[in-house]
Amino acid sequence: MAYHHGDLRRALLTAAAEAIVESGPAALSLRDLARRAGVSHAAPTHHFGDKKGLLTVLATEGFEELSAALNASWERDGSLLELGVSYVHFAVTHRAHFEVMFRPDLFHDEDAGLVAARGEARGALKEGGLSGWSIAHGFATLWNSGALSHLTGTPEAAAREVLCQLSP
Amino acid sequence: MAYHHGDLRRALLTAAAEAIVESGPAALSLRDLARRAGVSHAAPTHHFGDKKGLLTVLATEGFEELSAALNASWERDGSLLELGVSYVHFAVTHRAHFEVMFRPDLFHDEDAGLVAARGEARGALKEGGLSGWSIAHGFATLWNSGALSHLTGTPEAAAREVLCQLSP
DNA sequence: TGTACATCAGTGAACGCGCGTTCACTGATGTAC
DNA sequence: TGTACATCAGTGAACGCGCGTTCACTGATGTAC
Repeated sequence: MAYHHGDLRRALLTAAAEAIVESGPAALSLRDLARRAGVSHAAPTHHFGDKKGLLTVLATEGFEELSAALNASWERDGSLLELGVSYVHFAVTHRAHFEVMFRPDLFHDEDAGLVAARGEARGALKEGGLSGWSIAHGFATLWNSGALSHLTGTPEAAAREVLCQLSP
Repeated sequence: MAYHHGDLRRALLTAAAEAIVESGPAALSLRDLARRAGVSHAAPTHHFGDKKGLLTVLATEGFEELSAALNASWERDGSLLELGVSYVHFAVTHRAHFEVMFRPDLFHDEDAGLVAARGEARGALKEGGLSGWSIAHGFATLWNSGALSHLTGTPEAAAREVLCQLSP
């Protein structure tokens, strides 16, 4: 590997997502990410300043991807049910992002980019109303925490059965 | 203060709940709890073995109290709507317990007392079905994370409006 | 084409910190007689 | 009522560890001429 990594910033974000899925955001350390990226332990500071800086970027990218997924779903199907399924799909396929996004104590809450991305995601969510958000968010959270491990089948299919209980 | 604390075990659990509300379970340390209880830093080990041991007790007590609250609600009102409101009420008044209960990586997942208490809570929840659990859990989680800080009024009142959107 | 130089990315040693855990100890409490 | 003793709860010093952060540095890259 060359002296210059090439895309260390991206590599650190990927490593962070992996580490969070493995052991949760609590156990995350910059030194561990540096190890995973095969780089000296002082390198991450160069790109993110500190741990909260890194998690701010992770959360921001999460909100951006969520917005994109929800908007695409809405334009494709125009269905509140499918909007909820898309929300759950995002949550289970982006566990690390999803977990960090709703723990504002973990990142720089006032960061301009983050605030903008979060605002846009809220906009994309608005169609579903607070009830729709709650039921999709609750199902996704329960699924990710392992509380629904007795269910068989895909989370999306299970979510569809749950979400359709909401009054139209 | 005497050499013997009197009820250090209880005091440590209370301190843990406070510390978690302040800074989340990630930042929790046994040394900090000892400080809060006014006791030497080696004392907590005596009662809980390690950090996971303490959080196991916290989660177990959480499940027990949740069961009691849900059963009482169900017997009192026999209403699924009020069952959900009781769930939300528990979550917002026991933030630390609620947060730990759904993060099995934080405690001894196989502990017999915990497994029993969790099983009983599941039983008390069964009336509401997975949809009811999801919507109440989602609302409570969003509220506790600060995502709904724009709402006015009590969480219970807001929850009631959200929960009643579920088909009966 | 080649050389000089500025800029940037990553290094590695050093530091101080709070943590969990261990261990021999000591003070308090309760019980037997 | 008093004494002896076992048990239990908490102490405080010590240890090793991984962490974040700092800092002078060096290797790589790109640009000007």
